[in-house]
Amino acid sequence: MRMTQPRPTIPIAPASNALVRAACKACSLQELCLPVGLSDDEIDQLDRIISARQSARRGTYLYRIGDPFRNLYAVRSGAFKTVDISEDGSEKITGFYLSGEILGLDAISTERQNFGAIALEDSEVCVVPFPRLEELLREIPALQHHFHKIMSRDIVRDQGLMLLLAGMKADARLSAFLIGLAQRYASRGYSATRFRLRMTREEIGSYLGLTLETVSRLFSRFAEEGLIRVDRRELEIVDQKGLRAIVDQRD
Amino acid sequence: MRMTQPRPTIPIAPASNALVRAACKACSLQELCLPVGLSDDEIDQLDRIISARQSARRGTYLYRIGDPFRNLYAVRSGAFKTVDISEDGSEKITGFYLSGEILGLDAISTERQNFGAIALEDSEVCVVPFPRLEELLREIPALQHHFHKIMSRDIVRDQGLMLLLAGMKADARLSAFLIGLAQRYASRGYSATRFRLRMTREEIGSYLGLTLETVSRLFSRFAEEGLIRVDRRELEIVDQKGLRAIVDQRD
DNA sequence: CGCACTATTGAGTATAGTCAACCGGTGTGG
DNA sequence: CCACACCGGTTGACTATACTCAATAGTGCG
Repeated sequence: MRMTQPRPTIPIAPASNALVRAACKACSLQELCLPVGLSDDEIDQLDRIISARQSARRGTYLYRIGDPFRNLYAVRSGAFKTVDISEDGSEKITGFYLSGEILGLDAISTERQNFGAIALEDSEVCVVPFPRLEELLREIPALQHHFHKIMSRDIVRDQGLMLLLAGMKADARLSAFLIGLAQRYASRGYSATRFRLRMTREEIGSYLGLTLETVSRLFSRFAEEGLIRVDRRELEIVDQKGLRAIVDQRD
Repeated sequence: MRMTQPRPTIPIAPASNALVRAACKACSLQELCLPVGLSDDEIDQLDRIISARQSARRGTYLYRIGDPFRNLYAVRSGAFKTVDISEDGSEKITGFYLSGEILGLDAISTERQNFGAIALEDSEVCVVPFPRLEELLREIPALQHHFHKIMSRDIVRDQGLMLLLAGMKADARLSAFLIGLAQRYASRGYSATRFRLRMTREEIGSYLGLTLETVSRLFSRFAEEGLIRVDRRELEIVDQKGLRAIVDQRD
């Protein structure tokens, strides 16, 4: 059950000491973030409105449910979860956010945060004041269209998860989750087959509508079947086709 | 099990014979649709880009999976479902859309339709060419912000459904679904306690991640418990508090 | 009038949840 | 520095919820 070659944590993004003002131009996340296909001049304009970077230590809130909505947050390094807290205090996880992804889009409609955002590890975000972003979108059509695509992508992603939750069995859910994570790491330039889970079994279960015991049993079963190797949070995908087959088997 | 006073179908929106050019200004759905808080002049501008209305007969596609994305569609009258078709031909429902709601937002990111849209009854939509809408959003800040809110609202709605699917038992899912429908009808000026379901038990089940038998049994149980009255597609909510209690009981 | 579709209900079953015991790190305080 | 407690994870035994398969019936459309 132990991995042959346990690995140290893979850093999500190299730390940068560049000035805040040069944020976007110097950022390795350009392709994932807002400034896709912009001219140097346009990126400068965007840089000018990004007021600050902000860091959040592991386990702390970036924002809480009910906070007034003012900014979007682009994850620069680290990872976050968004959580819904019910009256009795139990929390349900609505999403995981990796570097290059945008937090806070849901709050535009309600003008308050609908969920809390908690750092899964020490993290850093770029703060994007939304009213100023809207101004800029009116001036730069390419940025406007890209922003609409980012919001739309969120809708697609959520609907994909709805299909997963509504139609798939536990093993297919977890399998799809792992494949999705692998893709996200790959698109950030990291290994698509070996990575460190940023979240607990309980958090995965909460996100996928399963109990932590079911998640744990499935990890064990997948490992037995030779689909993955897993040691605590270190995960290696051995047989991606096999995982896909589990997702596709619409039973 | 039979309703005391079965009712004829309630029309979703009064038919209008106004010219296409006067669409938004004359439309009863203004509050739900795009033109919130605009001046007469701005509404005129919006009217000018809405190229046409289009009708879809019950059971026919408004668009299909894979169609190139060009337009958004505002439901003017009637109702739609959006469906994901798997290789084996089975369909999963990702959403229901009533009058005043916008179809096609998910396709902005992929530039193709991710799901098919099928009319649940004879329906009519306003066709909104997206590139022209983006132009207009750059000119009218109030419209721009409202459009962002509409996209954001979709994200919130989807995340709410994710929470429902991930965390709730069958009875809580159906209960939440009925309450949500009631609210949507109410916001359109129709009764919040009596309405006609536009969809089959199977379609409700597909949307909620349940089988049609489970949905049917729950309707029967809710009726026995005095929470609702139901006769085929005619539904009356008798005890809304009771329904809410089922949703809130986080078991 | 009859067929197809939608819905209801019952019986048996499988999947995932619950409760519980246990293990191995990690971190803290005596 | 060691002991202990705590957290995250694994595994087992039992159970409940919702699914599957099946029979039946009511509606509506051609």
